[in-house]
Formats: sequence, structure tokens, C-alpha cells
Amino acid sequence: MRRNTRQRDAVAAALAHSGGFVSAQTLHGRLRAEGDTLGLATVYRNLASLVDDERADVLTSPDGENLYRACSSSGHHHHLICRQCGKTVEIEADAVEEWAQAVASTHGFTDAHHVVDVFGICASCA
Amino acid sequence: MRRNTRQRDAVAAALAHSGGFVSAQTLHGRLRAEGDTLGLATVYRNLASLVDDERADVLTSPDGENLYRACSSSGHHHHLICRQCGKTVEIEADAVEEWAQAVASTHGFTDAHHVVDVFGICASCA
DNA sequence: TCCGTATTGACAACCATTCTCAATAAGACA
DNA sequence: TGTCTTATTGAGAATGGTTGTCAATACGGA
Repeated sequence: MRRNTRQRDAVAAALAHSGGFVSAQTLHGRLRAEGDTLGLATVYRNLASLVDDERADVLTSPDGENLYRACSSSGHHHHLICRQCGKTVEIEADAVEEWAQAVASTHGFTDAHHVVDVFGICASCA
Repeated sequence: MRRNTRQRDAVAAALAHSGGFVSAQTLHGRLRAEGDTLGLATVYRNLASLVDDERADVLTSPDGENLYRACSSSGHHHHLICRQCGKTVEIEADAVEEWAQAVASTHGFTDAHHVVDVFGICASCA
């Protein structure tokens, strides 16, 4: 049975409030900075449960950190992410979708999923 | 100045010998099992240098481990990977390269890197 | 209000990876 | 071949993100 706790709401709200991808550590830091005391493990647990419910996306940054983001469009999409500030732009990429499928079937692969993410430095961070 | 050491050769050979993607830990284990004594840190260092020289590829597995693979075609490229057996096909994707750069600069992002990998089930596993 | 139990928090445990630094050995040069 | 410089190694400690542990807390149905 799922219970609604102050902490769960706080994590969901903080995630929704920060525009782009955020690490669990950063999110925890922000919540503490705002005076909300809650454990780091709790942040991880709630982020994981949000991902389970498909209310958030995860992706692994190049330096191995897990980044989370409130999921707006429920459909399939990709991201352009600022390595510095985490600002994120959702990308539509029909061309890439088709390309991925084509490549997979050319080599006899089925049930193809793909990971397509672009990392860079955004204009305001440059 | 780069020096050729027994350990460097051993790592390169072991990587080339194992067909698909292997973790540094696994590679280290295999080398030790064959009686070759060398440090884990050395395996990491040599794998990193192989990646630097573009003689090997890295990718991060879903559970956060770094997997390495001897690289046949030098230069930047992507992978089509079987979720089941780990079999890997190297993909050339100039169109995707251009697309990634275009998307990044369209949104004012610079220094764009990208992650493009396709996971599926290969013909023999299907 | 009472009670069962999901959830929390503090901290320990984990584990891949990187760092440290003294010891070793590759390779240039004479 | 011998010497010298220094890249490389090895063992273990350190790092850092993430997960596990377990007693204490508090949600929510009865």
C-alpha cells in the first residue's frame, strides 16, 4: 500500500520545480537548504519510486551520476542536457527513431530500444 | 613517452581475445586466473589509455559498470548491442553525428558530445 | 482512537573507480 | 653493456554515489 508522506511530496515538488535534470545529491542539498530536513536515502527511494511510476526520467551522466527529471511528455523523446547547470531541452527526433529501427533490422536485431542523449554546454553557461 | 610493458600487452591481448564487452574487473579476474599477476589499477589505467588511443570502446552498462571492448574500426562510432548475449555490431552514423551537432547548436549548446546506442535482441537469440 | 505496517533517518556497507607513493623497469644514450 | 631518467607498476587507501540495515516514526484504514 502506498502512503503519502511529507517527504514524498517534497521530493516530487522539488523535482518538478527544478527545470532540468538533477542528481539525487543536488536535490537533497536543495531541500536541506530550504530548511526541509530529510534523509538522503529517502530522496533516493522516492526518486526511484517516481521513476517506477513513470513520473520521472533517469539517465546516467558521463561521469556516472544518475540524473532525474520530472517527466512532462509521457511519450518517447530524447534530451539535450547542459553538463554544467543541468538545463534540459526535449528533442524530437523522428529521423533518429527511424534510423535506429533501420539499423537494428538491417543486422537482424529485433525489439530495438535506443539511448540517444546529447550533452553540451548551454549558452548561459558558456 | 609511451613505454611498452608486459602488462599493457596483456591487457590489450585479453581485451582483444574476449569477443564482446567486458568490465575491467572481469578482465582483471581472467588475467589473474591465467596466472598473470598484475594490479587492478593497472588494468584500469591501460584500458583508459586504450580508449584514449581509440583502440577500445567504453560504454556504461545499465547497472553502472564500465564495459570495454577492443575496437576494430578506429574513430568515432556507435553500437548495436544484443541485450541477451552481448554481441555487438559497430555502427557508422554520419547522419546522426550531423544531427546531434545541429540540434546542439540550434539550441545554443556548444562542446556537444552524444550517447547513441541501440539495444536489441540479435537474430541468434530471438 | 488504536493498530498494523509502510516509510523514514542516520549511518554503515558496498563497490567500481581513482589516488598515492615507493619500488620497478623501459628505453635512450654513451 | 652499464647508467640514468622517468614512465609505469602494485598494493592498499581513499573517494563518492548508491543501497542496505534496523529501530523509530507516522500514515491511514478500522
